[in-house]
Amino acid sequence: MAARKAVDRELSRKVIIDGAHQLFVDEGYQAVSMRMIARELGYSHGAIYYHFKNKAELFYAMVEQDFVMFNKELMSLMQHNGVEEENIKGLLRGFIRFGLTYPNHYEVMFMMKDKEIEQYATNAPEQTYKMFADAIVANMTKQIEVKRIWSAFLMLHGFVSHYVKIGHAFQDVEALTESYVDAIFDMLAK
Amino acid sequence: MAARKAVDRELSRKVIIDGAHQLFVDEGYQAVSMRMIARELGYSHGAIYYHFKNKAELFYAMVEQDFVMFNKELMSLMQHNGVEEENIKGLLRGFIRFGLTYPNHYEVMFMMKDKEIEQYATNAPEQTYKMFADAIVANMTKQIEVKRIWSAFLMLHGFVSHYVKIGHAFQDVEALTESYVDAIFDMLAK
DNA sequence: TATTTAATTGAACATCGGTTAATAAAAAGG
DNA sequence: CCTTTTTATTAACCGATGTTCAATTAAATA
Repeated sequence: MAARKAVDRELSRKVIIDGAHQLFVDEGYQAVSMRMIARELGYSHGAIYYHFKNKAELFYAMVEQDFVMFNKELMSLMQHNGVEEENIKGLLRGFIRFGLTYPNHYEVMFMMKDKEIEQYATNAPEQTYKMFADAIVANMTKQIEVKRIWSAFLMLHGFVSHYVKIGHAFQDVEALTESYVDAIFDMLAK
Repeated sequence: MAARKAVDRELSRKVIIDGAHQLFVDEGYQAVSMRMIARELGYSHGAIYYHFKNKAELFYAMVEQDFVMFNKELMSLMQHNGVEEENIKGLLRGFIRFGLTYPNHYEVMFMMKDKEIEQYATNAPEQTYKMFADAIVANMTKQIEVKRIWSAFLMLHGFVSHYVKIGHAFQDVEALTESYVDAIFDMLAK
């Protein structure tokens, strides 16, 4: 009644997540079905349930992986080897570049909202913000109010989320990014 | 085979839109069914189809109404009766207050994204931005780069969209709003 | 090679979706 | 009071959905 696939690449959580990513971001959580994901992968939908308990768990595992990736990126931007101003600006620019280079990741992490998924919402975003804040503090010689760092975060988020929504790539807005980053830096350094 | 409701208040496009609003924002476009909306209203789902061609048209009519409301609000913030600084700050504050007072409207207008709905995406957001930009220019004595106004818009959007997403009301963030508005003003006036 | 284990399939289940159309009640007009 | 028009109900159509599970086979193990 059934047949197993001649396996050139075995299905795994990672393979499923990668295949599902684009779909989830293009169509939204509700609009993507397990059958669609399976079709995308060239497997039957039943196979996914061998690797994930259900759709929500798959989605959440994907989000978690995105946060790991983003946090790594932030880490790599933390080196303070140059002038204070350039370090901070590099960090701000890096945030924007990441968001627009991986718009689907960013959307899933910071923009998507779905009742069915809310239960899975953890402290992942806050943890990422903490890293961001620490990186700012580490690169800043003079003391800075927490409020300002948080404002910088909100400003970056406004920039990235808007251009993610309308589907612009980083190079489309590179020029504007520069002046935007300058403005945020001025606010921080004021 | 059927029975008609003892009518104390007849169904209308407006009544349907109002009833559907909360649902759409709480659950998202896909997760809300015509049957749910009808149940919410105390009518049968078929009745909605008398007033709207289909689900997408209902949704779009709702969004349109939200933009009209928002634009009116912006208009009312355009009076320049005081000091330049207070006028501008009042405008910025007004944007945030509106967004957080009507988070579901804001979400539908500026945050929601759904493939099935994209076709309906008109120039409504741009029109709203134009009004915002005009209001800034009208209240500013000295000339100002377009880039800066746009940046202010993105900053406001970052603030509002974040707090809309996590469900905070305006009074929850009133204190932070003040310093955020100050920062944006400084950027504009610099 | 024989056997066990891990992975995949596809049917089945129960539910729900948008939309249409036939039907009936209420309201309006005469 | 009768007729017409407007508005609401309900069943029906047809397809899709998440999830479970017995059957099945490829790969790993012994």
